[in-house]
Amino acid sequence: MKDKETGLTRATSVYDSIRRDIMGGEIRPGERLLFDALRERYACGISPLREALNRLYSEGWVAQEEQRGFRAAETSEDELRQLVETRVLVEGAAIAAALKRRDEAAEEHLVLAFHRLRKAHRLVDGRRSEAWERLHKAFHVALVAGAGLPRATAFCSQLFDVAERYRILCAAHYPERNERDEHAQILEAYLDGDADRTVALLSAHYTVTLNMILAAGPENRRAD
Amino acid sequence: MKDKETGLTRATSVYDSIRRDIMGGEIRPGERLLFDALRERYACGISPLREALNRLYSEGWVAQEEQRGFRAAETSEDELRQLVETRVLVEGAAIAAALKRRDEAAEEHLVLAFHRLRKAHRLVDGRRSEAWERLHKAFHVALVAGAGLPRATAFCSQLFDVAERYRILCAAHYPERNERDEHAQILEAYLDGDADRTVALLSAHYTVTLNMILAAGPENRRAD
DNA sequence: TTCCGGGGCAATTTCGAAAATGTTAGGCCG
DNA sequence: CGGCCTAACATTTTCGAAATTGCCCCGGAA
Repeated sequence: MKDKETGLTRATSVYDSIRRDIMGGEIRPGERLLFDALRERYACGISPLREALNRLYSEGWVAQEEQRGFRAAETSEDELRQLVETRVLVEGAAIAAALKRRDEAAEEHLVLAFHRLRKAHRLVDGRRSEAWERLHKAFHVALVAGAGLPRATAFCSQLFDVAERYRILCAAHYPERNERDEHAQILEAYLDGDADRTVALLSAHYTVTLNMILAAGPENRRAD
Repeated sequence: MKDKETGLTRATSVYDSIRRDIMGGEIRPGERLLFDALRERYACGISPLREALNRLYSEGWVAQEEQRGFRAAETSEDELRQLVETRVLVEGAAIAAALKRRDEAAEEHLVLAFHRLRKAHRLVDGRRSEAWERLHKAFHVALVAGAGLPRATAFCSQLFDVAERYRILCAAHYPERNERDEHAQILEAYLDGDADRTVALLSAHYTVTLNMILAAGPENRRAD
């Protein structure tokens, strides 16, 4: 709302808001996005809204039926499974490439990212912590950034966000879990230069999450 | 321009046009995209233009500096090299995954794609053939589609288009080349189920193109 | 001369209304 | 009673103008 100070465009800040609301589950999967309602909700005219929605469309957060408007992207068990597979495939390749390059700077970034994540807490006052989520993402992105391939890194970053949406949609049903150890083990394998073990641990890490989400029941992943 | 018949939105057809013009080199890398000029060129108002540019921005075809408009994405030797590396990495992983799945349908799609490509010609009357380019892309996409991971396939498809832009920007300087054989060998290795050989051949295929583009001189990859 | 500030111009960004399109409901005909 | 046409409504899409912002140049002071 204070575009003056950030130097951002209205369209960009609305883009951020809608994206956050879709990821955060305030806009449900498949929900229709009416312009009148959006105009009220985000306090702006039609133009920035359409620009934001067009960006979100290109990034897969909303679907568009020409002449019939936009909807929040659907979710499905199939997509979630493919998502995990895709992440293991691409991130695995990137990690292997990164370890081959022995990029010291990237390794140090990863260590730092883990250190910061370790100090943060997933929940604060029983609510999800945006700070933790940011650091969690930074750690996972740092794992693949060492390959030195910005496009691949950006792709993994996108995939992370899609997965994060599924996770948040089921957040209420989350049981206890020792993520800290899982991350620590992944880091250790990476620092050992053992690509196979790193990817195996990463894959297990994702699979645990996958099963948690599936166990939370399908009602949280379906459209209205 | 005949959106009536296609059922498409003006924004979408303008998006297609600008995308084609950037890929085809009619809009040069780094070129500033002024709304008045675009409005004239694509015969429409500002709104569909902005929507199209916002989509292109999300997909990396144009850069945006907030409050200062849009430019066609820059090109650089570095980016091109990373692009090739990224493609080998991701497509290599996808091909390995595809061969492990032994998806008959996907294999048949690939065979068909090659068959159609084989019959087409790269140049028609000395000009690039859009038909050939479409089939060429279809072949390369079919190589990775067998993994059954739509997001990864879409990513490879995007990377293909970025590479295609570099190729077209240097099209005039292209020497003779036996692409047909290269594709045939890649297909053969794939049908043999030999992932390593397939990827090696694919990598060589890309590297030949890379060197051609680099040999064509930097002046074709720089902004104005 | 150089640096800072203000004014005018150019371009982007946003708004509200008009045009185009899709949707629904009700009436008419078979 | 069912299916189709039409008319009214809801919604998206597009337009042109207004508002905002950045940019450049000029004038004045140190």
